[in-house]
Amino acid sequence: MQAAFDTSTDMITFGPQLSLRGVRMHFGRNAEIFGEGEDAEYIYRVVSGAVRTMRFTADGRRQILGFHLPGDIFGLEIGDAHTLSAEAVANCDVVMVRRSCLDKAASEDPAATRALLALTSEQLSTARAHALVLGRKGAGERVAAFLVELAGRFVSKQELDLPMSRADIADYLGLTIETVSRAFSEFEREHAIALPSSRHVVMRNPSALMHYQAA
Amino acid sequence: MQAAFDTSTDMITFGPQLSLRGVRMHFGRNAEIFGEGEDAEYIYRVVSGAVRTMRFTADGRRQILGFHLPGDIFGLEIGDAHTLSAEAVANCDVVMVRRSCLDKAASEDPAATRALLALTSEQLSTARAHALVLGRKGAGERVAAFLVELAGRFVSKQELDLPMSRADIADYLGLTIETVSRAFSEFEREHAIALPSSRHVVMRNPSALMHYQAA
DNA sequence: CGGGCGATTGATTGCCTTCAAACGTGGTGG
DNA sequence: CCACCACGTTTGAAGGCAATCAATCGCCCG
Repeated sequence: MQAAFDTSTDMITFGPQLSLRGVRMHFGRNAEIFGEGEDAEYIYRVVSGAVRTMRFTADGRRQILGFHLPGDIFGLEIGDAHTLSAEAVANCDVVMVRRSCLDKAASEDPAATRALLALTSEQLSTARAHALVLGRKGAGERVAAFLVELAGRFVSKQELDLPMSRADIADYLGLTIETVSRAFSEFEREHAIALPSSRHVVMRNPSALMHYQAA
Repeated sequence: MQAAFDTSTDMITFGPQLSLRGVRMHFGRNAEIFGEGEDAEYIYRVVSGAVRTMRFTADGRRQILGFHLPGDIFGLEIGDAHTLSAEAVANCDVVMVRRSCLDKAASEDPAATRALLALTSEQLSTARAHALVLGRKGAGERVAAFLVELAGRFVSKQELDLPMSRADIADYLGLTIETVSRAFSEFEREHAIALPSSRHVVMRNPSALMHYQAA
């Protein structure tokens, strides 16, 4: 999902050969960026903050499909409409590039299409890994897997500042707030992590967590 | 996932403009077609029978990621290695096309790459829909969703001949054999379906099932 | 007819959810 | 500057749903 090294410019980089200039925009905490079914007019890259993408059941239950951190691209669709919704987890800046602009680049440059294919393929692999977690792991294993996954995506892999709430984590892992909280508490009790505050996680014994996730 | 109307030739059709001739091969029930981590030398299309793709946890728990029916393409990878395993659910015939052959076609024809992108994107959407089921639905809802999904992919939408066992369904839905069996029995008791045999499902009241899945 | 495997059904267990209450922290207004 | 409120989080107790354990059934094939 990491698509660019430089997160400071208003560009989205899809590969070695394709960068598109976009418009930078700010979204406040919990603001909707786009909704499922809406016209997929733009694609997005996170500059700062964090974004969640999600789907809902008919009766309103929420499943978060992914968290998107600085550098990540989201909202890429092949069809006309968005197949999921996106909201700002925290205050964040994103760069938006028009679909028409991307489509034009892709039609002119085969390498651009290949880059989109690589990106989509990576997202597919991530989604499948998540399915394994949701389908076949217990609560503790899910939370451990979440921490290990997130630690691997942050620059500092020793300390994490979680941008998302327990509710977000729960809806990502198919659990409840309380169960997630209990898992955090247990990991702290067993000295796998430290929790100076509820959003700040110190990886005290990463191998214990790795063992816990049983992947 | 439906990629060709004609399932009788040894071709894989990726779009209106690209068809590649491959080799037809037979796999017996439960035979391995490829394993996770192996070199992704071929891509596959189901001609007859059914195939399951899956991943495993370190301690051997299995998650089935998808079932592939006649016409479906599976085993498509962008990287060098397979990121999942594939086995024959029942005796089946598949067509295999060399990756090198596909890569060559894609490098010559931009439309071919676009077709691969469309295919991957559709698989991604399917995987995300499945994540919603695994993360946020109860046992009955999962089984109902499975039946509705499968009915939509068969030619006859009124009667299904399930190629897969209860164990396969359970590992697809993140449940146990017993729970899947109980759900079938309950649907039958409520006249939503009939079960002349364990593998043969008659859709007696599809709208009841639709309602059950609460999507 | 007997064996074996998949499926069903029943009884019990256990994990996660639900319900409930208390805690802590950050923000706001007095 | 402090009191107070709101919200997110933690913790506890009880309940429910699916897993586990166990036995029987039915069917296909030898």
